[in-house]
Amino acid sequence: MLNETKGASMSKGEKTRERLLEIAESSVLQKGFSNTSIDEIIAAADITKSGFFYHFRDKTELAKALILRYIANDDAVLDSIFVRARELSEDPLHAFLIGLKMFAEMMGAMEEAHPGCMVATVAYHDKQFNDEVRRLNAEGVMSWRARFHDILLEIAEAYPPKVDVDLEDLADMLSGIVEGGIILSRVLDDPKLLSRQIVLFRIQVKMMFLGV
Amino acid sequence: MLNETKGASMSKGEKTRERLLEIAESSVLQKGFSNTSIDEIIAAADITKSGFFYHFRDKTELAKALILRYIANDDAVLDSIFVRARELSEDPLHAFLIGLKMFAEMMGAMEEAHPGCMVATVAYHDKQFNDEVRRLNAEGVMSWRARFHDILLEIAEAYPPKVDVDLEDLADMLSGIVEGGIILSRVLDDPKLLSRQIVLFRIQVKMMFLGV
DNA sequence: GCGAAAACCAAACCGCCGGTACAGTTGCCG
DNA sequence: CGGCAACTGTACCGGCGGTTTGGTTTTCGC
Repeated sequence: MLNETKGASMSKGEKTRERLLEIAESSVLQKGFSNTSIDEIIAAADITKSGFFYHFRDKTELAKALILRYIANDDAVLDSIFVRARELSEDPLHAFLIGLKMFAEMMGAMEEAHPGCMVATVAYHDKQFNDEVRRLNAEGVMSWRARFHDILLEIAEAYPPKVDVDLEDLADMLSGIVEGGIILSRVLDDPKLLSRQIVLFRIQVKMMFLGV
Repeated sequence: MLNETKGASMSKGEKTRERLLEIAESSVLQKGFSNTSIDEIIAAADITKSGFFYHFRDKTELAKALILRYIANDDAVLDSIFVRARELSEDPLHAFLIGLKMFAEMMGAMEEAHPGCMVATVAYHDKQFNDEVRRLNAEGVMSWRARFHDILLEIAEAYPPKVDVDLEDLADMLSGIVEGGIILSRVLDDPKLLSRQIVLFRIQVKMMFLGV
């Protein structure tokens, strides 16, 4: 549905560009950036090389666009979960627990293992990207931290934590568990693993703020 | 010290091979496998291309050797921590908590961000490796799971968990937190982040088996 | 100190890949 | 109908990266 509204508002060029990014993303997440050739992308998109370079000055610009797109999408997904969850309950803790459950369910609903996270891909290709790409990537992680930290701060006001814990670290823990869960999920080819890890984090949050 | 004993027992060829692997590993962890060229490796090792191919039939064999080496090293490190910790206390839970603290300290002692995990690298290059490499990678993760699961089973006998939790998932959680922590640590260029995440896991274990 | 095996060198090959140049074509939109 | 966005077609290039072949040195057990 989001695509339809987008599709309606997008010019032809924008649609093509979007298609290129879509194809590139899935390939990059599977094989890495340097192992995804332009030839391969244009073949899948049924476009010529000239067409590709009409949209992107060079491959670096493609990388930049991929990250920006990924982070924006990711943000929209997290909003749809946690902002929505916040509306479902007056209580910040219960809202977060609802959000985590929804999150876990969404991750568990996937048939195959999670396609991967662009942030992790960049992290493990670090040195081949320029400063700007790295900066964008860091900003993405920081926005996760900020999002979850805000939530946790609100919770902590209503529910003083039972243990001494830095709420920024706890915010990072969720990001980390997702990143790590994606990796394990892929390596072991277990699509549900990520979901179960999120549930474990949920238990931890419950214990920390409510006690056992 | 380990290197010295190794150095003494290794033939010249084995030493060269080891040097190649060492150089390749650090490069692969930074830039990914496909972005690490043989040219680059042999330049750093001060050897010719032919010399390289004397040791490895092709680049795939290098990948295989890298993973085997990484997992073996990793296993040795984990042994040195958790097997040692088990010897320091009669009690399985306390031993594990000691081990986690040692683990966190070791990860926190590093000046720069963690160099990266080979398993994650392979996971994000998936499709370019053959089945054998993928299998070896999965075996590595399974061995982590088995190690921590065994520990947790022993703990659970002495300390019935306060919450309903699958101990295999909890074992995976530690692996996941480390993988995720490495990524965040790198992206944010915060060498201590991983250590703090391990401490958070330690808190969770304490809460689960001891209560708050 | 000798001979064979291990360890390594030199040079060339070739396909792919990112990127360029540029002239020409289509088709949407006002 | 004109103009601009959105491409196509073709030809080319330099370099890198993995691989091969065939020769040379070094090591080491006897």
